[in-house]
Amino acid sequence: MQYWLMKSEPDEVSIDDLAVAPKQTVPWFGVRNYQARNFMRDTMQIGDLAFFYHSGGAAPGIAGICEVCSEPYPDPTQFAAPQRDFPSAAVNPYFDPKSSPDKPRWWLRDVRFVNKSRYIPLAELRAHPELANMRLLARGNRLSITPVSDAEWAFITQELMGQ
DNA sequence: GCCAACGTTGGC
DNA sequence: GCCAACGTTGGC
Repeated sequence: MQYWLMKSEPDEVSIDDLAVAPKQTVPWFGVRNYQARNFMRDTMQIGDLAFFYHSGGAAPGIAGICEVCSEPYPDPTQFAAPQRDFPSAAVNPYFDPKSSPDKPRWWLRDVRFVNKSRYIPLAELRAHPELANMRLLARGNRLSITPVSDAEWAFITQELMGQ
């Protein structure tokens, strides 16, 4: 059992989108970083909980909690097959010409909505010494999926979310 | 829109 | 295997 923080551009998939998705579940598509892929493919387990983080925009921050709910499987957006969600490679930013269905590069899991929380901006997270070592806050961090320690999880859920 | 930081690519 | 060039991320 491991805790995580997963970044999403809310214009693409927000916590509210997740809450109204079929079965309140979405595939975590679009990860194109090997370290983040390895976390998702190799380290995550069904039942792991994650903070759902909204990146970009004026005030990025944690918007809620989701749960890992599937085994890893190939991210379909890497193939850009015409019968899938995207009509051509030209309009699919996730297409990877070096990937193929028999040797996929990019893997994902499904995540399920758990709850929406009070919005906790990045600036607020930075202000708490208890979170000083959080991977998200590390200088230069760009990973879209980062581990969260048990202590960090407890502090955020109990002290900041009041859960 | 800027730009710092980082990851990836590809020539050698 | 090195590393310069390039592309991307993401906060501001």
